[in-house]
Amino acid sequence: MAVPPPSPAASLAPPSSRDKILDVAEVLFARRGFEGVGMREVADAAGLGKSSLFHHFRSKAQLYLAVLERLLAQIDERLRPALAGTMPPAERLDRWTDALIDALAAREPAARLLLRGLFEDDAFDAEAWPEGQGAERHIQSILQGILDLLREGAAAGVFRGASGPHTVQTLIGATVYHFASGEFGEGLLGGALLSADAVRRRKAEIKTFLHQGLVVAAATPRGE
Amino acid sequence: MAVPPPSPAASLAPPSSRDKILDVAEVLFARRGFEGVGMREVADAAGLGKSSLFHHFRSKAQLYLAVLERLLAQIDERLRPALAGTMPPAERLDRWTDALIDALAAREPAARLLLRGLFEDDAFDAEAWPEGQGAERHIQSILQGILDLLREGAAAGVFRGASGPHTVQTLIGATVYHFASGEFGEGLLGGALLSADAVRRRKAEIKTFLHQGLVVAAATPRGE
DNA sequence: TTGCGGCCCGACCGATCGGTCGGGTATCGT
DNA sequence: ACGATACCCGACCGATCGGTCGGGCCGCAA
Repeated sequence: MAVPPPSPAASLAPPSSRDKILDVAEVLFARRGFEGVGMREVADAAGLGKSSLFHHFRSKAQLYLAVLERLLAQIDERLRPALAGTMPPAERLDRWTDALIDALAAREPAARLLLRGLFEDDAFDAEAWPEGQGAERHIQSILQGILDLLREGAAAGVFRGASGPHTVQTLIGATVYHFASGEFGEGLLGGALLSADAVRRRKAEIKTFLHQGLVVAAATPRGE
Repeated sequence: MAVPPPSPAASLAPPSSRDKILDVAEVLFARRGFEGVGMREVADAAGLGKSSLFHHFRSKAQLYLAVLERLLAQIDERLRPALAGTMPPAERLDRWTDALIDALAAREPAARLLLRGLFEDDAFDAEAWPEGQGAERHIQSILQGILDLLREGAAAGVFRGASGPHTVQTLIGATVYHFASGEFGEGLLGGALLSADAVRRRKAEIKTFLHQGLVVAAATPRGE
């Protein structure tokens, strides 16, 4: 918050200390959760003294929320264009799913951080943490987008009448959970989760499921 | 471990201290994770002194693993009968899904605990924790059961040729994640996750998705 | 040259962490 | 009556926790 210049040459300069802290904290929080990571550890990983962290972030909780908000902002940014356009809803849903998976696979800690953030909401989402409202806003924006798309598809008759929220839950489970499943998922799949190959496979599996389970096939108007 | 008598009158007597500890620890670990819960807190909730916990469990990690193993054993026990029998694979899959959801909904901390356990495996599954192999065994048993069923159904031509592991991941995401999603899921669904009504709805949603997305419909042999 | 603010640090604080220790009590078999 | 054992406790230990404090270094404005 309150970055003096909006970082005009963002991709050229070496990352600022603040960004470096966010980067290492993201990895650590994803790996061991909010309670499992100490500020000392973050500082060491960032190559700073512990006191310096408190110059950039007022508290550990605020650092955590900043990490979460940055990630959610990036995901929201990636997802929004997939929803726009005049393509039929089924095609936009495909693009949205691809974009979500790409966003989750782009940085390794992403999925795990999101899922952990879900669990720790009890401790943060109270009004006692106004800093967390930025993250909350991005979540609402993402949900609003996909819910609107599902509703539009259902109204047009190209999606089955499945409950929107339930479909979203299934979608999250099939994507976020999958890429957060770590060693368990790798053991089950028999290989890395984030390799280009594995990501492509996952996209295909999910979209097949979606086409059969949600989209009303044009050739078979059979409806239960 | 090493319970003197195997608790012959299990359902009559008030819960032993050991079980009481497991009960409260399950709730606390589910709510705030391994690192977020202190032994002091567990002891207070169980109505014991902190030292007494170490009489029943050698360390905090062992208590955590005992909680996890007890839960996994119960789930495995519930799931196994659903796989047995001579019914067609599609019907057994339905029963398995129902049993899994019932098991997750039976106790509120179950789903969250499982998902958290997944994340914390890095810290435990090393051979440095032989106490955790009991939990690992149950996981393997559960996975083996559902994977065999999926393979059998695919071989018989009644399931589409979706990857077994990927289908399992989708199944876990659609069930475990859903019931672990806490306040987020309740906000999205607009009500409690664990009410009898919500559980029934979730079962129906998932099975519909499964029937359309996985099972080859008898009336529409259309296979794209 | 003199300030001043951004950035960083080592030293320190009270609190809490997991875990140990010695001892107390109640119940058992002998 | 006598250990032995199970169970429980308060007091305590060293380590680490999040966070504060005072000050040092550097680049810029006056």
